[in-house]
Amino acid sequence: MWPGRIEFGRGTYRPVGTRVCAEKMLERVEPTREKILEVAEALVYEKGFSGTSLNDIVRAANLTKGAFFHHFSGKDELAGALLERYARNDFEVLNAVADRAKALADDPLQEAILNLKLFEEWLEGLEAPLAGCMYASFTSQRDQFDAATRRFISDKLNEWAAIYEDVFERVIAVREPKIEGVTARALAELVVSVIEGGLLVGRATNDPHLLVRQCQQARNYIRLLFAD
Amino acid sequence: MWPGRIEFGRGTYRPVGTRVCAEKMLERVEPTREKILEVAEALVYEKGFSGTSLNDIVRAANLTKGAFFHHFSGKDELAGALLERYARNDFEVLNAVADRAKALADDPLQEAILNLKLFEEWLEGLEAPLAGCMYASFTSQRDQFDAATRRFISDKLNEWAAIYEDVFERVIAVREPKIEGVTARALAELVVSVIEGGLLVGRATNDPHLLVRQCQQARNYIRLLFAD
DNA sequence: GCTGACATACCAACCGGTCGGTTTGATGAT
DNA sequence: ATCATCAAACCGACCGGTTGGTATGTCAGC
Repeated sequence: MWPGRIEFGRGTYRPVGTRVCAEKMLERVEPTREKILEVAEALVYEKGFSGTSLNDIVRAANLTKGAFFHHFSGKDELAGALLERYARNDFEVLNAVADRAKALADDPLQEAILNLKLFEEWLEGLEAPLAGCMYASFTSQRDQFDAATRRFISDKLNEWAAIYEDVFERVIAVREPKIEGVTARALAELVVSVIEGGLLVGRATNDPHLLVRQCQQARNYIRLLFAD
Repeated sequence: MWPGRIEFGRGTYRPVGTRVCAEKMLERVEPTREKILEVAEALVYEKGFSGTSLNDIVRAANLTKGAFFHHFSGKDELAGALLERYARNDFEVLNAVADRAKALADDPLQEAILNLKLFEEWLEGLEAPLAGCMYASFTSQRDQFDAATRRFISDKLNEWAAIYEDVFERVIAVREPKIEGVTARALAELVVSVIEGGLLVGRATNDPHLLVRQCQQARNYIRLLFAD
Protein backbone atom coordinates (compact mmCIF):
# COMPACT_ATOMS: atom_id res chain seq x y z
CA MET A 1 0.00 0.00 0.00
CA TRP A 2 2.91 2.36 0.65
CA PRO A 3 5.43 1.36 -1.96
CA GLY A 4 7.45 4.54 -2.32
CA ARG A 5 8.89 7.17 -0.09
CA ILE A 6 6.72 9.89 1.27
CA GLU A 7 7.94 13.26 0.24
CA PHE A 8 7.38 15.52 3.17
CA GLY A 9 6.63 19.12 2.54
CA ARG A 10 4.53 20.64 -0.15
CA GLY A 11 7.26 20.76 -2.74
CA THR A 12 6.98 23.53 -5.25
CA TYR A 13 3.40 24.29 -4.43
CA ARG A 14 2.58 27.90 -3.88
CA PRO A 15 -0.46 28.91 -1.83
CA VAL A 16 -3.34 30.80 -3.39
CA GLY A 17 -3.12 34.55 -3.52
CA THR A 18 0.41 34.68 -2.22
CA ARG A 19 2.13 35.36 -5.47
CA VAL A 20 2.29 39.12 -5.36
CA CYS A 21 1.49 40.06 -1.80
CA ALA A 22 3.98 38.84 0.77
CA GLU A 23 1.76 39.81 3.68
CA LYS A 24 -1.02 37.56 2.50
CA MET A 25 1.27 34.58 2.65
CA LEU A 26 0.92 34.45 6.40
CA GLU A 27 -2.86 34.59 6.49
CA ARG A 28 -5.17 32.13 4.75
CA VAL A 29 -2.90 29.42 3.39
CA GLU A 30 -5.09 27.38 1.05
CA PRO A 31 -8.33 26.97 2.94
CA THR A 32 -9.46 23.87 1.05
CA ARG A 33 -6.29 21.91 1.60
CA GLU A 34 -6.32 22.96 5.22
CA LYS A 35 -9.93 21.88 5.59
CA ILE A 36 -9.13 18.46 4.17
CA LEU A 37 -6.29 18.07 6.65
CA GLU A 38 -8.52 19.26 9.48
CA VAL A 39 -11.37 16.83 8.88
CA ALA A 40 -8.92 14.03 8.03
CA GLU A 41 -7.16 14.50 11.35
CA ALA A 42 -10.40 14.23 13.29
CA LEU A 43 -11.46 11.16 11.32
CA VAL A 44 -8.10 9.43 11.75
CA TYR A 45 -8.29 9.81 15.53
CA GLU A 46 -11.61 7.97 15.59
CA LYS A 47 -11.30 5.48 12.74
CA GLY A 48 -7.57 5.07 12.28
CA PHE A 49 -5.73 5.94 9.08
CA SER A 50 -6.52 2.89 6.99
CA GLY A 51 -10.02 2.87 8.44
CA THR A 52 -10.58 6.35 7.04
CA SER A 53 -11.39 6.28 3.34
CA LEU A 54 -10.94 9.16 0.95
CA ASN A 55 -14.71 9.13 0.51
CA ASP A 56 -15.12 9.62 4.26
CA ILE A 57 -12.78 12.59 4.13
CA VAL A 58 -14.22 14.38 1.12
CA ARG A 59 -17.76 13.78 2.40
CA ALA A 60 -16.91 15.32 5.77
CA ALA A 61 -15.21 18.23 4.03
CA ASN A 62 -18.14 18.75 1.62
CA LEU A 63 -15.89 18.15 -1.34
CA THR A 64 -15.29 15.52 -4.00
CA LYS A 65 -12.51 13.18 -4.95
CA GLY A 66 -11.42 15.60 -7.62
CA ALA A 67 -10.77 18.27 -5.04
CA PHE A 68 -8.75 15.88 -2.94
CA PHE A 69 -6.54 14.75 -5.79
CA HIS A 70 -6.06 18.31 -6.86
CA HIS A 71 -4.39 19.05 -3.51
CA PHE A 72 -2.77 15.68 -2.79
CA SER A 73 -1.05 13.18 -5.04
CA GLY A 74 -2.62 10.36 -3.07
CA LYS A 75 -3.27 8.98 0.38
CA ASP A 76 0.47 8.67 0.97
CA GLU A 77 0.98 12.39 0.65
CA LEU A 78 -2.00 12.98 2.93
CA ALA A 79 -0.33 10.84 5.57
CA GLY A 80 2.86 12.87 5.32
CA ALA A 81 1.02 16.19 5.37
CA LEU A 82 -1.08 15.08 8.33
CA LEU A 83 2.01 14.14 10.25
CA GLU A 84 3.92 17.31 9.36
CA ARG A 85 0.99 19.50 10.27
CA TYR A 86 0.52 17.71 13.56
CA ALA A 87 4.20 17.99 14.44
CA ARG A 88 4.23 21.68 13.57
CA ASN A 89 1.17 22.51 15.69
CA ASP A 90 2.33 20.29 18.50
CA PHE A 91 5.78 21.83 18.76
CA GLU A 92 4.31 25.27 18.62
CA VAL A 93 2.46 24.58 21.86
CA LEU A 94 5.28 22.60 23.44
CA ASN A 95 7.91 25.22 22.70
CA ALA A 96 5.66 28.07 23.79
CA VAL A 97 5.08 26.32 27.11
CA ALA A 98 8.78 25.57 27.52
CA ASP A 99 9.77 29.15 26.71
CA ARG A 100 7.21 30.59 29.10
CA ALA A 101 8.35 28.24 31.87
CA LYS A 102 11.95 29.30 31.27
CA ALA A 103 10.98 32.96 31.39
CA LEU A 104 8.92 32.68 34.57
CA ALA A 105 11.26 30.48 36.58
CA ASP A 106 14.54 31.50 38.13
CA ASP A 107 15.56 27.97 38.98
CA PRO A 108 15.87 24.88 36.74
CA LEU A 109 13.71 22.75 39.05
CA GLN A 110 11.04 25.40 39.18
CA GLU A 111 11.24 25.63 35.40
CA ALA A 112 10.79 21.89 34.97
CA ILE A 113 7.79 21.83 37.26
CA LEU A 114 6.33 24.95 35.66
CA ASN A 115 6.75 23.38 32.25
CA LEU A 116 4.51 20.49 33.25
CA LYS A 117 2.08 22.74 35.10
CA LEU A 118 1.66 25.08 32.15
CA PHE A 119 1.06 22.09 29.90
CA GLU A 120 -1.65 20.91 32.28
CA GLU A 121 -3.20 24.37 32.19
CA TRP A 122 -3.13 24.33 28.42
CA LEU A 123 -4.89 20.97 28.46
CA GLU A 124 -7.55 22.24 30.84
CA GLY A 125 -8.04 25.40 28.81
CA LEU A 126 -8.95 23.52 25.65
CA GLU A 127 -12.59 23.87 24.69
CA ALA A 128 -12.69 20.12 23.90
CA PRO A 129 -10.46 17.39 25.34
CA LEU A 130 -7.37 16.53 23.31
CA ALA A 131 -8.70 14.46 20.40
CA GLY A 132 -5.66 12.26 19.89
CA CYS A 133 -2.02 12.04 18.89
CA MET A 134 -1.04 11.46 15.29
CA TYR A 135 2.18 9.72 16.34
CA ALA A 136 0.16 7.23 18.36
CA SER A 137 -2.43 6.71 15.62
CA PHE A 138 0.23 6.00 13.02
CA THR A 139 2.30 3.82 15.32
CA SER A 140 -0.69 1.62 16.11
CA GLN A 141 -0.64 0.63 12.43
CA ARG A 142 2.97 1.34 11.61
CA ASP A 143 3.19 -1.36 8.96
CA GLN A 144 0.95 0.77 6.72
CA PHE A 145 3.67 3.40 6.41
CA ASP A 146 7.09 3.39 4.87
CA ALA A 147 10.40 3.62 6.69
CA ALA A 148 10.73 7.38 6.16
CA THR A 149 7.39 8.05 7.81
CA ARG A 150 8.15 5.82 10.78
CA ARG A 151 11.51 7.51 11.08
CA PHE A 152 9.85 10.91 11.06
CA ILE A 153 7.64 9.89 13.99
CA SER A 154 10.59 8.48 15.89
CA ASP A 155 12.58 11.67 15.32
CA LYS A 156 9.74 13.93 16.42
CA LEU A 157 9.19 11.92 19.60
CA ASN A 158 12.89 12.24 20.32
CA GLU A 159 12.75 15.99 19.67
CA TRP A 160 9.81 16.21 22.01
CA ALA A 161 11.70 14.36 24.72
CA ALA A 162 14.73 16.57 24.07
CA ILE A 163 12.74 19.61 25.20
CA TYR A 164 12.31 18.05 28.62
CA GLU A 165 15.76 16.48 28.62
CA ASP A 166 17.30 19.91 28.31
CA VAL A 167 15.65 21.30 31.42
CA PHE A 168 16.14 18.10 33.43
CA GLU A 169 19.84 18.17 32.61
CA ARG A 170 20.07 21.65 34.02
CA VAL A 171 18.19 20.49 37.11
CA ILE A 172 20.55 17.57 37.63
CA ALA A 173 23.55 19.88 37.15
CA VAL A 174 22.61 21.76 40.30
CA ARG A 175 20.65 19.18 42.28
CA GLU A 176 21.35 15.57 42.97
CA PRO A 177 18.38 13.26 42.39
CA LYS A 178 17.23 11.41 45.52
CA ILE A 179 17.55 8.16 43.60
CA GLU A 180 20.86 7.49 41.94
CA GLY A 181 21.08 6.44 38.32
CA VAL A 182 18.13 8.57 37.25
CA THR A 183 19.09 10.41 34.07
CA ALA A 184 17.61 13.47 32.41
CA ARG A 185 16.88 11.32 29.40
CA ALA A 186 14.88 8.78 31.39
CA LEU A 187 12.86 11.55 33.03
CA ALA A 188 12.19 13.16 29.66
CA GLU A 189 11.02 9.85 28.23
CA LEU A 190 8.81 9.40 31.26
CA VAL A 191 7.02 12.67 30.62
CA VAL A 192 6.41 11.73 26.99
CA SER A 193 5.26 8.24 27.95
CA VAL A 194 2.93 9.52 30.64
CA ILE A 195 1.35 12.00 28.25
CA GLU A 196 0.93 9.43 25.49
CA GLY A 197 -0.29 6.78 27.91
CA GLY A 198 -2.59 9.15 29.75
CA LEU A 199 -4.13 10.31 26.50
CA LEU A 200 -4.66 6.74 25.35
CA VAL A 201 -6.11 5.43 28.60
CA GLY A 202 -8.23 8.54 29.02
CA ARG A 203 -9.73 8.02 25.59
CA ALA A 204 -10.27 4.30 26.17
CA THR A 205 -12.04 4.84 29.50
CA ASN A 206 -13.81 7.96 28.31
CA ASP A 207 -12.19 10.02 31.05
CA PRO A 208 -10.91 13.34 29.66
CA HIS A 209 -9.41 14.40 32.99
CA LEU A 210 -7.17 11.37 33.34
CA LEU A 211 -4.38 12.89 31.26
CA VAL A 212 -4.15 15.96 33.48
CA ARG A 213 -4.14 13.80 36.62
CA GLN A 214 -1.25 11.77 35.25
CA CYS A 215 0.72 14.88 34.38
CA GLN A 216 0.30 15.92 37.99
CA GLN A 217 1.72 12.59 39.11
CA ALA A 218 4.73 13.08 36.88
CA ARG A 219 5.15 16.51 38.41
CA ASN A 220 4.95 15.01 41.90
CA TYR A 221 7.72 12.60 40.98
CA ILE A 222 9.99 15.42 39.82
CA ARG A 223 9.28 17.38 43.00
CA LEU A 224 10.10 14.44 45.24
CA LEU A 225 13.14 13.43 43.22
CA PHE A 226 14.80 16.83 43.53
CA ALA A 227 13.23 18.10 46.76
CA ASP A 228 15.52 19.87 49.21
CA MET B 1 -19.03 -1.52 9.56
CA TRP B 2 -20.02 -2.76 13.02
CA PRO B 3 -23.76 -2.47 13.02
CA GLY B 4 -24.70 -5.08 15.62
CA ARG B 5 -23.49 -6.13 19.02
CA ILE B 6 -20.49 -8.37 19.35
CA GLU B 7 -21.38 -11.58 21.09
CA PHE B 8 -18.41 -12.45 23.23
CA GLY B 9 -17.69 -16.08 23.92
CA ARG B 10 -17.81 -19.08 21.65
CA GLY B 11 -21.44 -19.93 22.12
CA THR B 12 -22.46 -23.54 21.73
CA TYR B 13 -19.39 -24.65 19.86
CA ARG B 14 -17.74 -27.82 21.01
CA PRO B 15 -14.10 -28.58 20.18
CA VAL B 16 -13.11 -31.57 18.10
CA GLY B 17 -12.55 -34.83 19.87
CA THR B 18 -13.93 -33.62 23.15
CA ARG B 19 -17.30 -35.21 22.88
CA VAL B 20 -16.77 -38.30 24.97
CA CYS B 21 -13.55 -37.72 26.82
CA ALA B 22 -13.73 -34.98 29.45
CA GLU B 23 -9.98 -34.96 30.01
CA LYS B 24 -9.27 -34.12 26.41
CA MET B 25 -11.40 -31.01 26.69
CA LEU B 26 -8.69 -29.25 28.65
CA GLU B 27 -5.87 -29.95 26.25
CA ARG B 28 -5.80 -28.86 22.65
CA VAL B 29 -8.71 -26.49 22.32
CA GLU B 30 -9.23 -26.10 18.59
CA PRO B 31 -5.76 -25.53 17.19
CA THR B 32 -6.97 -23.92 13.95
CA ARG B 33 -9.12 -21.30 15.64
CA GLU B 34 -6.25 -20.62 18.01
CA LYS B 35 -3.83 -20.28 15.12
CA ILE B 36 -6.11 -17.78 13.41
CA LEU B 37 -6.28 -15.71 16.59
CA GLU B 38 -2.52 -15.93 17.01
CA VAL B 39 -1.59 -14.69 13.56
CA ALA B 40 -4.41 -12.13 13.60
CA GLU B 41 -3.09 -10.66 16.85
CA ALA B 42 0.39 -10.24 15.40
CA LEU B 43 -0.97 -8.68 12.22
CA VAL B 44 -3.27 -6.29 14.09
CA TYR B 45 -0.34 -4.94 16.12
CA GLU B 46 1.52 -4.03 12.93
CA LYS B 47 -1.28 -3.09 10.51
CA GLY B 48 -4.17 -2.14 12.77
CA PHE B 49 -7.50 -3.98 12.81
CA SER B 50 -9.12 -2.43 9.75
CA GLY B 51 -5.77 -2.48 8.00
CA THR B 52 -5.67 -6.25 8.41
CA SER B 53 -7.81 -8.04 5.82
CA LEU B 54 -9.19 -11.53 6.21
CA ASN B 55 -7.03 -12.51 3.25
CA ASP B 56 -3.96 -11.31 5.16
CA ILE B 57 -4.96 -13.45 8.11
CA VAL B 58 -5.76 -16.67 6.29
CA ARG B 59 -2.64 -16.32 4.15
CA ALA B 60 -0.46 -15.96 7.24
CA ALA B 61 -2.21 -18.91 8.86
CA ASN B 62 -1.90 -21.06 5.72
CA LEU B 63 -5.64 -21.38 5.48
CA THR B 64 -8.50 -20.18 3.30
CA LYS B 65 -11.53 -17.98 3.70
CA GLY B 66 -13.67 -21.06 4.17
CA ALA B 67 -11.68 -22.11 7.20
CA PHE B 68 -11.99 -18.67 8.71
CA PHE B 69 -15.74 -18.49 8.31
CA HIS B 70 -16.06 -21.99 9.69
CA HIS B 71 -14.61 -20.76 12.97
CA PHE B 72 -15.88 -17.17 13.03
CA SER B 73 -19.18 -15.67 11.96
CA GLY B 74 -17.33 -12.65 10.60
CA LYS B 75 -14.73 -10.03 11.33
CA ASP B 76 -16.84 -8.71 14.20
CA GLU B 77 -16.61 -11.97 16.08
CA LEU B 78 -12.88 -12.07 15.41
CA ALA B 79 -12.55 -8.66 17.05
CA GLY B 80 -14.40 -9.87 20.13
CA ALA B 81 -12.44 -13.12 20.32
CA LEU B 82 -9.16 -11.27 19.87
CA LEU B 83 -10.03 -8.93 22.70
CA GLU B 84 -11.27 -11.67 25.03
CA ARG B 85 -8.19 -13.78 24.39
CA TYR B 86 -5.89 -10.85 25.00
CA ALA B 87 -7.65 -9.91 28.24
CA ARG B 88 -7.50 -13.51 29.45
CA ASN B 89 -3.77 -13.92 28.75
CA ASP B 90 -2.99 -10.47 30.08
CA PHE B 91 -4.74 -10.94 33.40
CA GLU B 92 -3.15 -14.32 33.81
CA VAL B 93 0.26 -12.63 33.88
CA LEU B 94 -0.89 -9.61 35.85
CA ASN B 95 -2.60 -11.66 38.54
CA ALA B 96 0.27 -14.12 38.78
CA VAL B 97 2.67 -11.22 39.32
CA ALA B 98 0.37 -9.60 41.87
CA ASP B 99 -0.10 -12.86 43.77
CA ARG B 100 3.61 -13.56 43.83
CA ALA B 101 4.35 -10.04 45.06
CA LYS B 102 1.78 -10.45 47.82
CA ALA B 103 3.28 -13.78 48.84
CA LEU B 104 6.86 -12.54 48.90
CA ALA B 105 6.31 -9.23 50.64
CA ASP B 106 5.46 -8.72 54.29
CA ASP B 107 4.66 -5.04 53.89
CA PRO B 108 2.19 -3.31 51.52
CA LEU B 109 4.82 -0.88 50.23
CA GLN B 110 7.24 -3.69 49.58
CA GLU B 111 4.44 -5.56 47.83
CA ALA B 112 3.61 -2.60 45.59
CA ILE B 113 7.23 -2.15 44.61
CA LEU B 114 7.73 -5.88 44.12
CA ASN B 115 4.65 -5.98 41.92
CA LEU B 116 6.23 -3.51 39.54
CA LYS B 117 9.65 -5.13 39.78
CA LEU B 118 8.30 -8.59 38.97
CA PHE B 119 6.45 -7.14 36.00
CA GLU B 120 9.70 -5.62 34.78
CA GLU B 121 11.39 -8.97 35.17
CA TRP B 122 8.62 -10.64 33.21
CA LEU B 123 9.10 -8.08 30.45
CA GLU B 124 12.83 -8.67 30.38
CA GLY B 125 12.36 -12.42 30.38
CA LEU B 126 10.30 -12.42 27.19
CA GLU B 127 12.10 -13.92 24.22
CA ALA B 128 10.78 -11.06 22.05
CA PRO B 129 9.77 -7.57 23.18
CA LEU B 130 6.08 -7.09 23.93
CA ALA B 131 4.44 -6.87 20.51
CA GLY B 132 1.59 -4.55 21.43
CA CYS B 133 -1.59 -4.04 23.42
CA MET B 134 -4.95 -4.97 21.97
CA TYR B 135 -6.70 -2.30 24.04
CA ALA B 136 -4.44 0.34 22.53
CA SER B 137 -4.81 -0.99 18.99
CA PHE B 138 -8.59 -0.98 19.21
CA THR B 139 -8.77 2.39 20.94
CA SER B 140 -6.69 4.01 18.22
CA GLN B 141 -9.57 3.22 15.87
CA ARG B 142 -12.40 3.02 18.33
CA ASP B 143 -15.02 4.22 15.86
CA GLN B 144 -14.72 0.89 14.05
CA PHE B 145 -16.17 -0.97 17.02
CA ASP B 146 -19.55 -0.96 18.67
CA ALA B 147 -20.37 0.36 22.13
CA ALA B 148 -20.17 -3.07 23.78
CA THR B 149 -16.62 -3.61 22.54
CA ARG B 150 -15.47 -0.17 23.66
CA ARG B 151 -17.12 -0.79 27.01
CA PHE B 152 -15.31 -4.09 27.32
CA ILE B 153 -11.96 -2.36 26.83
CA SER B 154 -12.85 0.35 29.33
CA ASP B 155 -13.89 -2.25 31.88
CA LYS B 156 -10.75 -4.31 31.45
CA LEU B 157 -8.51 -1.26 31.82
CA ASN B 158 -10.37 -0.42 35.02
CA GLU B 159 -9.95 -4.00 36.25
CA TRP B 160 -6.27 -3.75 35.48
CA ALA B 161 -5.97 -0.52 37.45
CA ALA B 162 -7.97 -2.09 40.28
CA ILE B 163 -5.19 -4.64 40.80
CA TYR B 164 -2.77 -1.82 41.61
CA GLU B 165 -5.39 0.28 43.38
CA ASP B 166 -5.89 -2.51 45.88
CA VAL B 167 -2.28 -2.66 46.95
CA PHE B 168 -1.83 1.14 46.93
CA GLU B 169 -4.86 1.48 49.19
CA ARG B 170 -3.23 -0.84 51.67
CA VAL B 171 -0.03 1.16 51.42
CA ILE B 172 -1.84 4.43 52.09
CA ALA B 173 -3.66 2.84 55.03
CA VAL B 174 -0.37 2.43 56.85
CA ARG B 175 1.80 5.16 55.32
CA GLU B 176 1.07 8.75 54.56
CA PRO B 177 2.13 9.84 51.08
CA LYS B 178 4.73 12.61 51.05
CA ILE B 179 2.45 14.64 48.81
CA GLU B 180 -1.08 15.17 50.00
CA GLY B 181 -4.06 14.51 47.79
CA VAL B 182 -2.44 11.54 46.07
CA THR B 183 -4.97 8.71 45.91
CA ALA B 184 -4.54 5.00 45.37
CA ARG B 185 -6.69 5.33 42.26
CA ALA B 186 -4.46 8.02 40.73
CA LEU B 187 -1.36 5.93 41.38
CA ALA B 188 -2.99 2.86 39.86
CA GLU B 189 -3.96 4.85 36.77
CA LEU B 190 -0.39 6.13 36.57
CA VAL B 191 1.01 2.62 36.42
CA VAL B 192 -1.41 1.65 33.65
CA SER B 193 -0.70 4.88 31.75
CA VAL B 194 3.05 4.50 32.07
CA ILE B 195 2.91 0.93 30.79
CA GLU B 196 0.65 1.82 27.87
CA GLY B 197 2.63 4.94 27.07
CA GLY B 198 5.98 3.23 27.46
CA LEU B 199 4.92 0.43 25.16
CA LEU B 200 3.67 2.90 22.56
CA VAL B 201 6.69 5.20 22.65
CA GLY B 202 9.05 2.25 22.75
CA ARG B 203 7.48 0.83 19.61
CA ALA B 204 7.46 4.20 17.87
CA THR B 205 11.13 4.86 18.60
CA ASN B 206 12.14 1.23 18.09
CA ASP B 207 13.47 1.02 21.64
CA PRO B 208 12.32 -2.22 23.31
CA HIS B 209 13.94 -1.31 26.63
CA LEU B 210 12.07 1.95 27.06
CA LEU B 211 9.06 0.30 28.65
CA VAL B 212 11.15 -1.32 31.37
CA ARG B 213 12.94 1.97 32.07
CA GLN B 214 9.63 3.73 32.51
CA CYS B 215 8.35 1.06 34.88
CA GLN B 216 11.47 1.69 36.93
CA GLN B 217 10.62 5.40 37.05
CA ALA B 218 7.10 4.60 38.27
CA ARG B 219 8.68 2.41 40.92
CA ASN B 220 10.99 5.25 41.93
CA TYR B 221 7.99 7.51 42.36
CA ILE B 222 6.25 5.04 44.65
CA ARG B 223 9.45 4.62 46.69
CA LEU B 224 9.88 8.36 47.14
CA LEU B 225 6.21 8.96 47.80
CA PHE B 226 6.07 6.50 50.69
CA ALA B 227 9.70 6.53 51.86
CA ASP B 228 10.32 6.59 55.59
C1' DG C 1 -7.89 32.30 -23.48
C1' DC C 2 -5.32 30.20 -20.19
C1' DT C 3 -4.77 28.45 -15.58
C1' DG C 4 -6.18 26.97 -11.02
C1' DA C 5 -9.88 24.89 -8.48
C1' DC C 6 -12.89 22.02 -8.31
C1' DA C 7 -16.86 18.25 -10.00
C1' DT C 8 -18.21 13.90 -12.38
C1' DA C 9 -17.77 9.46 -14.22
C1' DC C 10 -15.33 5.69 -14.27
C1' DC C 11 -11.68 1.89 -13.40
C1' DA C 12 -9.24 -2.34 -11.68
C1' DA C 13 -8.24 -4.26 -7.33
C1' DC C 14 -9.62 -5.63 -3.15
C1' DC C 15 -12.86 -5.88 0.68
C1' DG C 16 -15.93 -8.84 3.83
C1' DG C 17 -18.96 -12.39 3.18
C1' DT C 18 -21.54 -16.60 0.81
C1' DC C 19 -21.95 -21.11 -0.82
C1' DG C 20 -21.61 -25.67 -2.91
C1' DG C 21 -18.35 -29.04 -2.73
C1' DT C 22 -14.39 -32.12 -0.92
C1' DT C 23 -11.63 -34.26 2.59
C1' DT C 24 -11.18 -36.44 6.99
C1' DG C 25 -11.87 -39.06 11.03
C1' DA C 26 -14.77 -40.94 14.52
C1' DT C 27 -18.79 -44.09 15.04
C1' DG C 28 -21.67 -48.01 14.86
C1' DA C 29 -23.77 -51.88 12.42
C1' DT C 30 -22.36 -56.00 10.29
C1' DA D 1 -12.00 -56.28 10.56
C1' DT D 2 -14.76 -53.91 7.22
C1' DC D 3 -17.37 -50.54 5.60
C1' DA D 4 -21.34 -47.24 5.21
C1' DT D 5 -22.54 -43.08 7.46
C1' DC D 6 -22.30 -38.47 8.87
C1' DA D 7 -20.81 -34.28 10.61
C1' DA D 8 -16.88 -31.38 11.36
C1' DA D 9 -13.14 -29.17 8.99
C1' DC D 10 -11.70 -27.04 5.27
C1' DC D 11 -11.40 -25.44 0.28
C1' DG D 12 -11.87 -21.98 -3.38
C1' DA D 13 -14.79 -19.83 -6.78
C1' DC D 14 -17.79 -16.28 -6.58
C1' DC D 15 -20.70 -11.90 -5.19
C1' DG D 16 -21.88 -7.00 -4.50
C1' DG D 17 -19.91 -3.07 -2.64
C1' DT D 18 -16.03 -0.06 -1.64
C1' DT D 19 -11.32 1.16 -2.13
C1' DG D 20 -7.57 4.31 -3.89
C1' DG D 21 -6.74 6.32 -8.11
C1' DT D 22 -7.53 8.39 -13.08
C1' DA D 23 -9.43 10.82 -17.04
C1' DT D 24 -12.18 14.24 -18.54
C1' DG D 25 -14.98 18.16 -18.06
C1' DT D 26 -16.71 22.69 -16.17
C1' DC D 27 -16.11 27.29 -14.90
C1' DA D 28 -14.73 31.55 -12.52
C1' DG D 29 -11.18 35.02 -12.63
C1' DC D 30 -6.98 37.19 -14.00
